[in-house]
Formats: sequence, C-alpha cells, structure tokens
Amino acid sequence: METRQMQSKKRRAYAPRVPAEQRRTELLDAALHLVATQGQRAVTMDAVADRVGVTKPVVYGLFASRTELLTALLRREHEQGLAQLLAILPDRITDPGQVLADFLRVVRVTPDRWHCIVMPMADMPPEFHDAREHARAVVLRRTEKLVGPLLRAVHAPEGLAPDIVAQTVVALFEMAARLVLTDQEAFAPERFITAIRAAVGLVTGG
Amino acid sequence: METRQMQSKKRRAYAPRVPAEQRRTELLDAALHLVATQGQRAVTMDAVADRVGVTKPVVYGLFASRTELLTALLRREHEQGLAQLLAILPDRITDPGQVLADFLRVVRVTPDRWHCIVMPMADMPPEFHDAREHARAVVLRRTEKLVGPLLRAVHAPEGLAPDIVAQTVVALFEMAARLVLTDQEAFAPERFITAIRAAVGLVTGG
DNA sequence: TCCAATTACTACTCCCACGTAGCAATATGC
DNA sequence: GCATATTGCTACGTGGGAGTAGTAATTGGA
Repeated sequence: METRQMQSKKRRAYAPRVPAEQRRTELLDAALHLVATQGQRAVTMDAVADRVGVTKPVVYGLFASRTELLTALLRREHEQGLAQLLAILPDRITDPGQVLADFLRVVRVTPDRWHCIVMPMADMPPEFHDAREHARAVVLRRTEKLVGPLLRAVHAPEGLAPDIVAQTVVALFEMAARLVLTDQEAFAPERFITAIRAAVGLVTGG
Repeated sequence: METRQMQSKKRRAYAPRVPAEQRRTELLDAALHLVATQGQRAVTMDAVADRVGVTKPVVYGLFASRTELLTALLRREHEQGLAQLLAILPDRITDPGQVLADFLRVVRVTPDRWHCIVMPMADMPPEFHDAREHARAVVLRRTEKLVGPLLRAVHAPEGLAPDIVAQTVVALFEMAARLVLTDQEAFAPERFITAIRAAVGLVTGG
C-alpha cells in the first residue's frame, strides 16, 4: 500500500508570492485575454488561475465568485475605454474623419479591451450590462451634443433628430471597430477614414 | 414498505402523440422563444422539452445533441429571415426610406426571429456562425450591387467604396432593428424613416 | 381484438465547473 | 532565529445539465 516513495505526489511548484492588488490586476488581465480570444465561457476560475500560474482558491481570495470577477472585468474595461474615448473627442468637431482615425488607432492599440467592449457578449446576467449601458449612455449623450452644431452647419432638415443621429454615429464607430478587429486586412482603418471624408464632402460640398 | 397506495408515484400525464416533423417544428419554436427571451444559456434540453409539454428523451429523438438543435434553429431562422429580406428588396432602389420601413415592419411581425438574427449571440461554437455568415454575405453582396447605382446617381466621390457603404448600410439596418426590438417606445419605426428621408434629401437636394 | 410500430416516460450515469475547508510554504516584525 | 500573518496549495463536496438504457403507453392496421 504505502508506495509513497518514487512517484510521490509531486507537489506543485510554489508560485511567487505577490501582493493582493497586483494579483487582482493580473487575474483581470488573464480573464480579459480569455474573453477576447475564446469568449466568456472560457473564463472559468481554473482557466484564469492557470493563466496566471496559480490555483483556483487564489482567485476566490480576490473575487468572491465568477460573476464578481466578470463584473469587475467589464467595469474596468469600460471605464478605461471610456477614458480613452473622452480623451479623443474634441469640444467641437471639425473633422469627423480625424475622430474616427483616432478612435481606430486606440482600438488597435488595445484590441482585447475593445473586443470585449464592442463585440457584444450575449447571455450575461443583467448586472453585467450595467457597465456597458452606463458607458454607452455617456458616449451617446456626448455625441448628441457634438452632433447638434454639425447638423446646423450643413442646414440639416428637422427630421434628422439628434438622438437618432447619435445612435447612428455610435453604431458606425462600433461597426468600424468590429471590422478592424476581425478583418484587419480587408478593412484597413484608412479605408474608413477615406470613406467618411468622402461622405462629408458629399454633404458639405454638394 | 408497500406504501404504493395514496401518494403513489404519480406517473406524468402522457403528452398527446404527435408526428415527428411537427414535433421538430414545435421544439424549434420553443428553443427560439427561449433564445429570444432568455438567451442561449436558457436553451437546455429539459427547458425546451418542458415548454412543449414533453420530456428530454423526446428531444433527443429528433436532435442528436444540443449543438445540433441550436444549429438547426439558427439555420432555419436565417433562411426564413433571408427570404423575408429578399422579398422586400426591389431590383433598383428609388426610396431607401421605403426599404427601411418594409424591413422594420417585418422585424416587428417576427420579433423572436429577428432578435435571434440581429442580437449577436456570443460564445457560440464556430459551426453556429455558418448560418449567420452565409446569410449576411448574401445580403452584403446584394446590397453592394444595389448601392452602386445610387452612389453614381448622387455623384459620390471615389473614396466611398461600395463594400464599405454596403457594410455601413447593413450595420445601420441592424442597429435600427435592435433599437426597435429593445426600445420600441423611444424608437418608433417612423422616426428612422423620417431620418433616412431627411438624410437622403440632404444629399440629393443639397 | 390483437399486434407491431411509434411515441413518450422513468431513472439513471457522467462530467464539468463552481465554491470551500483545511493544510503548507513563505514573508515579515521582533 | 522565532512567531505570526499572508499567500498559496490539495482535496474535497455540490449542483446542474448533457446524454442514455430500458420500459410503458398509445395508435393504426390486420
């Protein structure tokens, strides 16, 4: 029975000890990568732990549950994404093509984050949507304000309601981001910028 | 021991017997409803069976696995959705607002189907995307062809590439559908139609 | 009225991922 | 160097949903 000699239990190598805050960040980063590359199903507590070189109970030491982990992740990414966006938006828009260019550059610099923001994650418990709804609402309000003067500048008719135009603009930016993230070759960022400038020219110059 | 008298095992009431093809349809309908109202996680074999008033093995009699069930569902919905769309699109577009109006009417008539088409379902195994990719590709090709003459008509500059315009148009239709499905009050279909007509007027009349 | 085919049900097994209890190693203050 | 807190690990229990084997009810035809 007592064959505890050769092939003994091989205790796992101890992972380097790391202060809580830093571990927390590492774990969120791992979760982000999993979401972006394999979808949220892939974010199991074991997988996250594994990616950091640690075991599951360590994750539970910092996040009470899988739900809390994912919620924290979505909140962090949306907060930081929102910050990136607000840093880009000027007070008054003169060149929409420039705004799109800046945005797409940001997307390419932090693709995982924007993947997780812009590729809609279905089947998330309601609480998960809070972060997204909030960030999106902020962007929509901001966009609506920016769009108003633009519409007046081109003498747009009444029917072009600012809220609908704002929804449209945001949807288009999201579309561009998705295409850039999934089909980088066919949809080089410059193509969108060319297109948007052509469209603007069509309206103002026509 | 033999207390099999009063509270006996209460065998479940036999569900009415139904031919295979019809059951299949019923089950797909049930799955569709679950997807549309609670997301794909809610589509468990038990839940689907239950909704039809039947038990799990019945479902396995018609679909070899959960994956096959969901695949069949997505295929069916995309096929029928595509048919609806193609029936709407004229050979030559004269009034874009009319096309959008027709489309949104179709969406409101079969909301569950369009929910499942237009609300992206993340975390689906690759095979699930086949139906969507295929249908979307067809629509994109068709749209690209329709958009060409339109661009020439308004003397659009070179930079407005037809493929990008097509992606844009499709993205906007999807956005409109999503908003109509989720926020029917704030985004009455007429508002989109008004907006699109105003936008068209801005380009052609300006 | 009986038989065979069809349809449905009961009662499992299996697996996977969540979440936890308790122990082991490593830092840190004295 | 030694106590103690901190961080990590092993080894479970648990629940829920996929999938299956075998049986029972129903129906349609002879």
